[in-house]
Amino acid sequence: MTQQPKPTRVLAAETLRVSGALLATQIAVGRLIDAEAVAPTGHDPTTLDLLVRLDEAPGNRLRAVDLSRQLLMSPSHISRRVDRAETFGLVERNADPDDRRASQVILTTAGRKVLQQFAPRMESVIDRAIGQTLSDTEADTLIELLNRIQKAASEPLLGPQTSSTRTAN
Amino acid sequence: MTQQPKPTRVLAAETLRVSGALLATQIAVGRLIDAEAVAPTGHDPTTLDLLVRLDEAPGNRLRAVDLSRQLLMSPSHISRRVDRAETFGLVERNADPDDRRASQVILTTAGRKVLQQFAPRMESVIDRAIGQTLSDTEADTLIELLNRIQKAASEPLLGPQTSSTRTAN
DNA sequence: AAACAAATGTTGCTTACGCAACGAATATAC
DNA sequence: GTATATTCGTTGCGTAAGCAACATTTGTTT
Repeated sequence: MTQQPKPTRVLAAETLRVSGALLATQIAVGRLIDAEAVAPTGHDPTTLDLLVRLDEAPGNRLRAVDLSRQLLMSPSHISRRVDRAETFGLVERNADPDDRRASQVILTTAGRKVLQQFAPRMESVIDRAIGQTLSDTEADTLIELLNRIQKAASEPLLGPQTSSTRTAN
Repeated sequence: MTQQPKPTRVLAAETLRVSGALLATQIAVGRLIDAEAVAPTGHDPTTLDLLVRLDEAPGNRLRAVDLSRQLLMSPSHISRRVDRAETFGLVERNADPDDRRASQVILTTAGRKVLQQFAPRMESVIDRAIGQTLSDTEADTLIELLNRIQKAASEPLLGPQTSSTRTAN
């Protein structure tokens, strides 16, 4: 049972080079956003995320299920987050005229006010971390490379099924 | 209260271009890893993360506090994750000879076995999502751009302090 | 039309995680 | 050398988030 001090290394260090950088960058950017743009509003990151989606949506309203899909959160969680946002008066629930099951979530003027407080800070932070760090061409390159990875990672082996890709399961 | 249908857009769409791609890519890659490398082992992503760190560490052992810092998880959470991993026999706790407060977490042979099951799948998945998608030069470019962003995002405004960055709080 | 299937939103339950508080051990000040 | 502060790990507690189950409504078959 007692292992000899020979240190074994099962996973190659090389493997995580890109994905590690991806993760580290994501975490650093997320922290910056939370600290300097989200926190000053006094609301959760999740709530801001929700408001941003409503801001982007036509008519500033979305059904709960659409919020759920866009934010990659379970319907149950959305339900409770909307509860909370409603408590703060940031959103309202409204009956969907086309579907009596659904309820639209609508951005209120109070919600928009929070966004107006958030948006310039967000833009400033993003500008500092990305805009002033990368040239336009570099940003395009980065996005293109990321999109290629995302696409490759999203295809669940449905492609040509490259024969050697799938080891015994 | 009833807003006119004029859709307002507080946050510029342009702002989230890069960070949105970053997030989406991160999520896609994470899902792929979880589904095709982590899940087959029958253990949590967090547990695998822990085992990988021990795999990388000299002597395949780390103090709990080091695990905590490397995994960016609270000490309390680490304590419970180690509890669980110990239940499965994947790690052992050992008194640290140099510091009687600390306890080393050591990878067991059972833990290494799980890693040996995990590693080839991980490498295959990463190869498919990244290795076969990006040339070596592209990977280097990507990492360099990501590192620049990460660095810029990690510096907490210690620079010129641009005077208009901090509005009244 | 009637029966069945699927979608929508909510609630109960479980798990994941962080913060605060604590006891034990170590480092630092006086 | 004692007193104070800090570090390490654990436990109690609260919040975050997902899954399963459900009532209601909509869509689909026959």
